[in-house]
Amino acid sequence: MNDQPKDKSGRVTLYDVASAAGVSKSTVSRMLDERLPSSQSKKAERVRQIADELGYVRDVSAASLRRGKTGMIGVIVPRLTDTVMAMLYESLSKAAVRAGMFTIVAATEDDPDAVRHSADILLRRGVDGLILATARTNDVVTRELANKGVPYVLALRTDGHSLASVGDDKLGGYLATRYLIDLGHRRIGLISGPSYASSATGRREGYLQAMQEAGLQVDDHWSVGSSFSMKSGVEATDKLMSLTNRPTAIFAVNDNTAIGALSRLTELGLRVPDDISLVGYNDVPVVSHLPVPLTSVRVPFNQIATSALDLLSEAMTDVEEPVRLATPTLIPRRSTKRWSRD
Amino acid sequence: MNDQPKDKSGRVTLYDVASAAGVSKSTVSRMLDERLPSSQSKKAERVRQIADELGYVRDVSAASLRRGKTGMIGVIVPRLTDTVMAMLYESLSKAAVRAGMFTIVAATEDDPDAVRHSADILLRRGVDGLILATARTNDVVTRELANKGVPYVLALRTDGHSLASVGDDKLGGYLATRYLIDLGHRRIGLISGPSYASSATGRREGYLQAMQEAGLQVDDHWSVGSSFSMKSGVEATDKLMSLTNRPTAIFAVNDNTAIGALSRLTELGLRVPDDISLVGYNDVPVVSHLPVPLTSVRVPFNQIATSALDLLSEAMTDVEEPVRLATPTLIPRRSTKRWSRD
DNA sequence: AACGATTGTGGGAACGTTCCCAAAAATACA
DNA sequence: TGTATTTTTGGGAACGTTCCCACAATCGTT
Repeated sequence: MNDQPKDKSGRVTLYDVASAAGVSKSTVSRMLDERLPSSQSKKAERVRQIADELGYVRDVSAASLRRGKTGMIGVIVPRLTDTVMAMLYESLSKAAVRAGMFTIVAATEDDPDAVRHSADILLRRGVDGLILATARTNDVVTRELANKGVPYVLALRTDGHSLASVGDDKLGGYLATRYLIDLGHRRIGLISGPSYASSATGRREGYLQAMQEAGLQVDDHWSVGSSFSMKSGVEATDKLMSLTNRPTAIFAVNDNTAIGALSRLTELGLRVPDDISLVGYNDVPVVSHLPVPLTSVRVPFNQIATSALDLLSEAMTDVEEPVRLATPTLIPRRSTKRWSRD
Repeated sequence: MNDQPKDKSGRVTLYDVASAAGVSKSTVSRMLDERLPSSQSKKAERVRQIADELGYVRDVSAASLRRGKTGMIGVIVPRLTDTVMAMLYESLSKAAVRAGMFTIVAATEDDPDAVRHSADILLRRGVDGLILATARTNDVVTRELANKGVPYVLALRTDGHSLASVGDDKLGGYLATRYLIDLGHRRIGLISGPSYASSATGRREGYLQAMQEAGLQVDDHWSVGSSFSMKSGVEATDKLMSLTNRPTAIFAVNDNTAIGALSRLTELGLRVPDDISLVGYNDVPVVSHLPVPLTSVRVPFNQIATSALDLLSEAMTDVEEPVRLATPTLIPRRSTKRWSRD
């Protein structure tokens, strides 16, 4: 009945389960295959129970070797110490586990060339596909991946042509700006983030649209570039505050720069929100616990993660549909206040 | 000369390299084995070059299956959105890659029972060993792992009996407290963190030692418990500030609670550092960018990570030596100031 | 009761490595 | 130069699965 039962080391294999259950290894394999609709038959139940009792766990290396896929998905982020990226990765990780997969992550340390290297490391580890949170407009790495036939999806940022799961940054930027306008602000500064990140440029578009829609002129000097770092938030704030016609509110395109801005504003003796209002983006946990809790735009990372995985599995089966948008929401806190002077 | 060359799908295998080089697959395998001291012989060089040209990459599933190990190390953390854990994980990840290994991570969402589950998931994925940053005193999970024969090491926190790579928390606590004492503070409050975490209790010991050494009486009310969260920092601060004999300085056992404290203090109209000094622990990036940059104790995560991996490889080869300590340093910033009143 | 159609089963061949072992080649030594 | 010794080589058998395929068992249907 059973094949060649083994008893070498401690490992419990299919053979052990098979001989204990009095069936063949093939049958056991089939009955434990999580991909097939699990048969409810008596025998199947029994086999599963026996496998359980013996403490059988599938050897993923063997399974992967045979199946030709590992069930692992590689995720590339600029850095995990950026809370935004940590949130995204946690969401991706949970979503993947829910889908019976597993994520592994590599950080590029913000070096755009490191993306290629990270992708390589992950691919060598046998991932079935990649999720990149490092996309830049006109990125070449994505082309290379496509050429190699590697399934991939972008998250949070898009490059304009790849599959991507992102937040509706334009809407978010609009919401933030519109909120400030509704509070009576007319001169609204923008810390606009790096031009290579679609998230930043999208939020900027939203800002511009809101301003325009309200018939407010946008002074070129009100929009100052930055990286995504806190330090650059400090610098951007300095620029904005040295203008002759200072803004009465600042929309920072991410929380890090907003934190830097808050820090610098305080240092300059300006009170937030009395002297100036401030809005961030992403709603990372810390902003609600700052001395002045920041108004921020919350991004549905879980949804973005789920969509990214959906897209990725579509990418692996060729049913592609370009971009998915997730809707952000504004969380008002104490850093914003009605403006009635001027 | 060569074995049975294959040409099925796109994959380049040992056979392909072997036949291209005119040697056997065994020879190629040997010459590409990264564990052996790589032979410098003509033939070896040539084989490596050919492998390179053909774009050969080892199939990790097959290699793992045969070798009986995957080269993967599982890391379990409470959560990655806690920047401290993100820093630790980044360090671990880099150190692992440097050592030719790879880390995969699972988060327990702060649920102590989830550790078992996370360990399970990682072990099913075939990790060779585990690094836990979730240890609690008298933890049972570690016993279970030991019984199962799973090599593991604790990081950042210890449970008293397992191998562990941690910072010298007592020293860190001492440094922080001593610094405040040297600034003239006499009534120093402690936000002491959860009692289950050795990191917290170690820092508390350091605090007590410094106080005692300076001949300062420690009022029981000056030491208030907390979790590691920002919210609990707010609550702890409330308790401290409602005392009749308020402390003039607070040492918070981690940055999160210190951030909560700063927030609450500001809200109460108390100026840091003029009315009260504040010291945090871990020196996460954000604390240097707060409206009042926090004095904090910096922990050498890279060193802790390297030691953890060392210990783990020792654990796998039975040359054990219990605990490694890494030395922290105090980073003075604007949240602390000389106290001359009273 | 006999028939084709459906479903379930087990043997065996992969998957791509590594590792053991016997044999061949290179080296050392007298 | 011949023998003893070391080093290098290639064939073949694992590692634990999955998957193909032929066959057996079950099920309806007439």
